[in-house]
Amino acid sequence: MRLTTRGRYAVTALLDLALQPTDQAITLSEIAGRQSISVAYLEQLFSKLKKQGLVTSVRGAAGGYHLARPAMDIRVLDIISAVNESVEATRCDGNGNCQNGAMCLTHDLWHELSEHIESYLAEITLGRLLERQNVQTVALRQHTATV
Amino acid sequence: MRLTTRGRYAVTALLDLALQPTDQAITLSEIAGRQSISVAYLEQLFSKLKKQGLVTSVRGAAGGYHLARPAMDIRVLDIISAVNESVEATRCDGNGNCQNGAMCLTHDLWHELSEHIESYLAEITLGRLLERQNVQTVALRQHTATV
DNA sequence: TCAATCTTGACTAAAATAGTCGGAATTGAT
DNA sequence: ATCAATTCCGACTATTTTAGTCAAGATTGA
Repeated sequence: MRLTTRGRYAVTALLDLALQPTDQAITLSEIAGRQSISVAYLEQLFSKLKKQGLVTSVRGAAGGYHLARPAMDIRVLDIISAVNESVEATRCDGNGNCQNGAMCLTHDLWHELSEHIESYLAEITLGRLLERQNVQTVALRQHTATV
Repeated sequence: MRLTTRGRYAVTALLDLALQPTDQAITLSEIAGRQSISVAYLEQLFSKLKKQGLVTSVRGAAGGYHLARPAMDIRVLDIISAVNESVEATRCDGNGNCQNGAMCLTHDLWHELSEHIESYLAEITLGRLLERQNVQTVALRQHTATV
């Protein structure tokens, strides 16, 4: 089971996107500036996010990205999965062949843990995060710091 | 956040220990045989488990290990922590300095996720795992395969 | 035409993981 | 007293993953 910088940055970047007015495309360098992530790294992440249909892009000058769906319809779990981070905690990736083809002593424990985490992250959408007081506060700070 | 082979093996090995009669010390090679883990790797893990007071050892011939407390008093969370795996999911390890000394946009999300996972793993003890049907089934298979 | 932007793929450095190995210390049994 | 079984300890290594950079190309508004 992994939950690392990749997944965290992806969620942070998309939440940043969700915070901006939707009438114009948002460039990666804007996001990079506000969230302190390098443009090159964001490019890598957005390539995967686009492939999974979470964002749409506009190429060329005045280009950038949009969320592909309303923020309420984008789950944190989708974002994390999109950048190749699995939440599955078993060694056998859920297949049940963890000990020489059979099930190991703790298979069910890890599998249930995975399901637990998964359902937690599936309930939280970008829309829900937008409603949070602390998100608004941090966003305001980041806005005033970068204009 | 990490949850890998180390933590999984540690829990598996201690659960194996909990399944054995307590009147004699259990050797690492017995556990290794039943759980398909190398003795050398188990040594490394048990060194940490002992340091954290989860097991006691008997040296020399006829030596081995015991659980240091009743199985009901050993939480899965304790075991995972003992082998150096943190369940904390924030980049800042909970300190709140994830973005140039201030809090990043998603700090609270990751922190709450961490707490969620932690409390889940804190509720499950070795004693509880012993009560499970699937644990008994797998243990029986492992027993008959190794005698 | 040009500058800003997305797009793509390869590349690299650092860290973590999953172990192995050799030897030392301890102790019950013979 | 010796020996074999064991825990104990530290160093070592190979592999994988992560985090991130870099260069070059394609697209498009001004």
